[in-house]
Amino acid sequence: MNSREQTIFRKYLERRGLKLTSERQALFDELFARHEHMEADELLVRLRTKHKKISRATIYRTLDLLVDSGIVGRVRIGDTGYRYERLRAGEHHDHLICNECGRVIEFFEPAIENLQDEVCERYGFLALSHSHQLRGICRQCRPRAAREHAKSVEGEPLRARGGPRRLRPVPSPR
Amino acid sequence: MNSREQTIFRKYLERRGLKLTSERQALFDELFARHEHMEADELLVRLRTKHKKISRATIYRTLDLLVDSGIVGRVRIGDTGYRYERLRAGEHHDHLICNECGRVIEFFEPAIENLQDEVCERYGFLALSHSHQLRGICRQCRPRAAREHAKSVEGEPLRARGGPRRLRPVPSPR
DNA sequence: ACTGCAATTGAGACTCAGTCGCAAATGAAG
DNA sequence: CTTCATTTGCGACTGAGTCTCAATTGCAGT
Repeated sequence: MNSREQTIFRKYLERRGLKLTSERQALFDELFARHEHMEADELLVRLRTKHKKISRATIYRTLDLLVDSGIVGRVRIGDTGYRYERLRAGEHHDHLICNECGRVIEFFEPAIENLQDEVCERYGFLALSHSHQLRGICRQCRPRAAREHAKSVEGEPLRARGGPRRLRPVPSPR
Repeated sequence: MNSREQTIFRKYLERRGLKLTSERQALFDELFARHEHMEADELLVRLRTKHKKISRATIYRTLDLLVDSGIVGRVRIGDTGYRYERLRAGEHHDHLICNECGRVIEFFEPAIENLQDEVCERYGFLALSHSHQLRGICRQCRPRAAREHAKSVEGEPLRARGGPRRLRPVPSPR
């Protein structure tokens, strides 16, 4: 493989006098083989099952390099840990995350990006990065979610929850 | 204190047959006493120094209730742990976060909110909550950041970093 | 190809935020 | 004032991520 990103990564390492080891290459390949959002441990397992021995520490260290080189993004999708995703050079996107099925949908809305710049100007703020995520229910899950909601307490609106912290369900009022 | 939020919280507890204990009240008061973004441990310390004995577990449990009742927001500001902030009923805001000084600036841009709705419609997505954060350098820190940047390697653009993971600084090319 | 050595790795101990289980304590309905 | 479900504190636990250090390995120079 000799993608644009591969070159960027090689040059990035070179520039800082770092080595392109077989572990780094393997992790790079795994991450760029498919377009998914993966967790560190997931990558560890994938590589291990591919007979490639690699330690957890190395996964994290290499992930830092990939993120720092700009070709991989580190995102918080759930409420625990990070997910890593390949970034296509020059492209940018934000995320729609389904609370039901976990699906992650990427979106890009130039008008929002412009408004962000405007907000920054308003506050004299120099933006270096941003994260913008909408959580809710995706098209596929909406019918099911609506059915289940119907069974629950009337008057209790479908509400956002900070995370998957589990609280006792609301008892029916007697 | 008998604020709007106090009432919401009391009713919320009532509705689920939960008790308004002195610990819960104390945590509520602490959180609503000032408009700041606080970490769980910070709240623990504050309450402890105020002669109020309370355990870490209770802090977390109560925070869950406050968040679930909708009067407190749980936000990821740094890259580790959550921060909690009072939410004024009916108001909403997003965050500008300074990488240099840690300052958190709240902003609200209706046009962005509208565009979000538009994006959701496009994907048939039902949004329940969102988080939108811009990271960068605030007005106060910009002069200093610029000075320091001048001392570093030329041609190395001021770049966003996923988090505060520390990587060796780029050595000057010889 | 061989050497030298700084960069890198793996293993496992460690940290830190947050969670859990349980016996003792307590708020509130009667 | 009683009763008892809810709540609390304690301390053990979990899981993601980090650190240390001895052993290994790329790679620049020969």
